[in-house]
Amino acid sequence: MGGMTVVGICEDDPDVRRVLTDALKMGGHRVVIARNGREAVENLGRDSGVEVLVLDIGLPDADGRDVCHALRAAGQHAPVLFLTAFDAVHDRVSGFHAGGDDYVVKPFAISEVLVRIESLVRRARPQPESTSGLVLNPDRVSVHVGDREVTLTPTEFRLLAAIAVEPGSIVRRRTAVAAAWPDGAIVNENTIDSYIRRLRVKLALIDSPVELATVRGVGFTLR
Amino acid sequence: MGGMTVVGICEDDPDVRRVLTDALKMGGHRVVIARNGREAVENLGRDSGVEVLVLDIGLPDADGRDVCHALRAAGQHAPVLFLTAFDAVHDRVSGFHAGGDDYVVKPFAISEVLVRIESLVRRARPQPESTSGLVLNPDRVSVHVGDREVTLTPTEFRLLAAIAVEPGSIVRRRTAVAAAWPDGAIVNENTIDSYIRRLRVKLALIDSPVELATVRGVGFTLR
DNA sequence: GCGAACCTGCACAGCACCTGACTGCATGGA
DNA sequence: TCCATGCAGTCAGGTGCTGTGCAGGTTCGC
Repeated sequence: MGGMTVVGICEDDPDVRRVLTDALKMGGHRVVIARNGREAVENLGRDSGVEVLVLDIGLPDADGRDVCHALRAAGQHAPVLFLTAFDAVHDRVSGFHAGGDDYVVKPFAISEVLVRIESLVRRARPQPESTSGLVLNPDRVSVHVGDREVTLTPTEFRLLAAIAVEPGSIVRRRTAVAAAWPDGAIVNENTIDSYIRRLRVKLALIDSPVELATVRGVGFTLR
Repeated sequence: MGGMTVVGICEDDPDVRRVLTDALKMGGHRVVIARNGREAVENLGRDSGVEVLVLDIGLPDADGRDVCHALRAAGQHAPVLFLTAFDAVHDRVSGFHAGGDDYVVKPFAISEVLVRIESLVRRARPQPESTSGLVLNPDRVSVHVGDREVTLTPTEFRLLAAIAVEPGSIVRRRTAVAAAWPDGAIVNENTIDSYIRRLRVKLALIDSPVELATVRGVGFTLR
């Protein structure tokens, strides 16, 4: 709602930084600055309190989309506004593919950027399910804990997501199947067991602190 | 545990209806459909048998929240899961968290909706016995006292739940058997004794202050 | 002290689940 | 076009827990 928002900016051009910072402060927000990709990873990460990110695509040391990837991998799920140079509009698609939520083409009207930032904050989705260190990342179809990460297959991801919706409580077998195989597919009773096993192997690979446990006769749970 | 739940859906988009219905049926539930606000009031009311409601916020003829109000006014107290369009999320301030309800943003993952629905149902169901320090947790098929907890098997849980309905009062042997073995199964008279024993062992494991006592010739009780 | 009700420990069969490997299919690159 | 790769789903075989029943001991009421 109206209150102050913490905006993380990653932009190498001092002038653009200045304009953005001033405008945002005028609008009653706080700003955290990063001059390049390295600083972005350092200052704008998961626990930085940043609620929305503004990333320049054309950074000296990195592509803004890579920065986005890195931040996402580190558990930062704040919505992203990409700034792209006019002659790079075709990159727009890959920007979205990186998990970004909006883009603005340079040169931009500052008012437009402000409006979009606030719009992004408003529609920031409720935190993706993060479970005692286990973070599911839909953008990358992966799960990571700390700095270790494994990519999952789509089916693996749906299954784990279904079980992780409410850590600690048990998801019944039927429910898990219905959730992971949505289109009314009839799968062998045993199939889910295979996938559970695969998930366990992958979770072990990243030293997951949470265990994918079986509750015999009922279903599965995360603990 | 967990049997079938009757889910009422109010959604105008046929595709979304289809996806939800399929997934819910796969999950072992029954579904009652309403295509708009008018049908919702007609089909999903107090005596419809519906145990949980899924309401689209953006209906052609009405706001889903108004539908909710109308249903509530008509004595329908089932918990509600709202579906809201992505660009209308900021509307959620308008207080539908009120009744312990939930919401999901479109486009949604079916798995999330499924699990959330079942979670709502569980929470809404007769909140059992926190009396006497012993707490039964249907979510986890477990019982705990203080910070100590043991998980039970489904049969153990049903039996204990039957006896724990009202601590102090005596539950007849027959009654307990009927509750723990619902589908009229014929079990050896002695089988229940075995389960009582196991429950006693497990309760001792967590230093339960309440005792699972025998009332000779009548049944069992908690004290 | 006697019988019925109940407790206890154990044994066992079935089944839920685990495991590792395999097949078929789609995709993408050489 | 063909091959490599990876994903989805299946299968057969093994393992251990759960549910169940039995046999014998113990307690309670009379």
